[in-house]
Amino acid sequence: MNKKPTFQDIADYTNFSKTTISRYFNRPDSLTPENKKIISKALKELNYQENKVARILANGKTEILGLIVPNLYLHYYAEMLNQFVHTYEQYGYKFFVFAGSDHAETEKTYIQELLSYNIEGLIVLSHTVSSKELARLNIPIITIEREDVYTSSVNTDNYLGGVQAVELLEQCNCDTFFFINTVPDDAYKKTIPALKRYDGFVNTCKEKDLEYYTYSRDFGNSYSDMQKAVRIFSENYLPKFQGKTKGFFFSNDTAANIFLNYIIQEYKELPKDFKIVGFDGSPISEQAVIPTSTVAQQIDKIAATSMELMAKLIAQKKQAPEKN
Amino acid sequence: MNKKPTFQDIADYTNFSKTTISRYFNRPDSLTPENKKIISKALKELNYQENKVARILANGKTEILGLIVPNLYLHYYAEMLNQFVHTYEQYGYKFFVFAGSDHAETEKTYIQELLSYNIEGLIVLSHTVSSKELARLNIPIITIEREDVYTSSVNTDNYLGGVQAVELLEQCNCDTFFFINTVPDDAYKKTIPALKRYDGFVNTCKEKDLEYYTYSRDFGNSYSDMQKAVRIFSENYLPKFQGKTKGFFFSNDTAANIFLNYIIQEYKELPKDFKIVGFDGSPISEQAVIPTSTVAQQIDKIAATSMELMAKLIAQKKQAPEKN
DNA sequence: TTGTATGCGTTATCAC
DNA sequence: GTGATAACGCATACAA
Repeated sequence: MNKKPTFQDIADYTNFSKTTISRYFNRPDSLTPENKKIISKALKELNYQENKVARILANGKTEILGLIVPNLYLHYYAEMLNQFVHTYEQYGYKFFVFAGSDHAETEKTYIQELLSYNIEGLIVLSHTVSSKELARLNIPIITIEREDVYTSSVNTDNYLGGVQAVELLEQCNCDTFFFINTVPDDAYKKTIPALKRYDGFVNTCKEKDLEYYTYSRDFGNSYSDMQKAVRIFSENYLPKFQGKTKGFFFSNDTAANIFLNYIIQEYKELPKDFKIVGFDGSPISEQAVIPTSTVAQQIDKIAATSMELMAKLIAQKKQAPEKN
Repeated sequence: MNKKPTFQDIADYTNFSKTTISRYFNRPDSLTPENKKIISKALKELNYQENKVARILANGKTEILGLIVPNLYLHYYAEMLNQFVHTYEQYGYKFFVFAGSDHAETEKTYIQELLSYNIEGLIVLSHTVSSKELARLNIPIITIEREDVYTSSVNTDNYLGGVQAVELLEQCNCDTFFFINTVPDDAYKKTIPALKRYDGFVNTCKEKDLEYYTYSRDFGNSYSDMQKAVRIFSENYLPKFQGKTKGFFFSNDTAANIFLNYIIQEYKELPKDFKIVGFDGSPISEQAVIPTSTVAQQIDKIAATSMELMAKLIAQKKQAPEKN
């Protein structure tokens, strides 16, 4: 029926003050070696477990980061989460994970919830909330591969990715080049950095005077939606290009993989006149029946860079004066 | 430079006491409608944001659960996490996610970290820490598909899964039946409920007097390891069974999918004398080139059941006296 | 219905 | 090198 021991219990047990116990953890140099041993022993004997909640209230450091992803069914995001979770060993940050709802209002409630826990920073991969609103939160924020006008961000060189995709497909002797983008190409999303792949692809095709087509649609929010979208694309476009060697550059690996599977189901194998390139570099591209090429996005690097940047932002904030 | 407003600020602003402000949130019925409006208005004007850290220290409720998975590259676990994360809407619990290390000691440090945040419960899908040790933690614990002698647990009917797999393969006119288990079949892991699939498979085969083989190995900890393991199995066993219709029951969908891909790469299609069944029901089975059958494990149901159970355990604990 | 006083378990600020 | 005391922001028993 007795509760967890506190610093006060340890203090009583050792005849020190709880201040000294606290110092044992935070400034151990200021204790004599003998006293350290005494306290260390008492901690074990009473089976002390640290209480970070109380520490947070006292010094404000939660060691918690928020992470908002659009979903977890795209391998890209699952892998990204995986990479972030594993930075615990290095940075000690725990993550509150929210999978987006596509509704800005809902994601804002997520953010409020995160703020109520005094998270030290927020990493955003979802697209619904604008960087302007995110910036207003006055906590370190990093956005990844999305609109980032008002936030720090980590992105791959998407333009270069588009260029490299064309070059890769060209080396495969393609006659016709397709860019298949799984998001609608409307005005709002122009600011998503991923759309620079479009520019890289198109400009390179123009320079090289290649025959190219672009196809931007909302491929939906689930695997089955994407399968439907792929079928629609295939049935409408493929018949027109028989006999030509076709190069397909997909804006993410999952879509590329679905397309690959669709083709193999139709032809029982991947015909020689189909060349497929994805972008993410998520593990699914290795898992494909016939591995597709990928313009590697190096998810691990993105996560590592993000955490470096986050650590810096947090360190900065400690020194800077509060604004809000 | 001013800080976030507190109840005290709201109290000063409205000429109430901070107790009343607290009650506005916790027992709103005890306030008059007019006063509620006054406070509500003040909260907006001062842009109040709730502070759960302080609330936790005062009432002990963190609304945080710990979740330990073995990894996130198996679709089964990613999907499981996905399902749990989405229970936020219903239960309001946030999750601290740790991806296992295969080292019991490391996972124990994870658990200590979780405890230091006063998590309300712990959900364990990893295998390294024994249920006996978990039970000693004195917080609500749910284990999923693992050794669970001393903990509450949620498992599928693995035995039935083995039975159904055989029946499914039998309907496909298989001559020979394979059970491929991706974990070693050693003494320790005998207590993992998943191994009852083995019993279900073997017993059913015996009853029906079928020709069957079992193959239990450690398939490793990464996708590429599993690919190697699949190749080794295939090269060693398949040549001996040419001409027979072979039924393969895999203990997880990822392995089944890798096997499927391997076969298709070898034969350019799935030969008619190969029948493959997986177990998980994770989305990867839908994603396969040729969808494999799955003895559905209904990940969504498992997560839902786990959360129901967890909610009950937490409610119970509130009433029961503390032990430790 | 509302207010007062106290506690939650740490850390930070001063003393000594 | 160590200790007393006041925060940190909220919840809750008890009073009024």
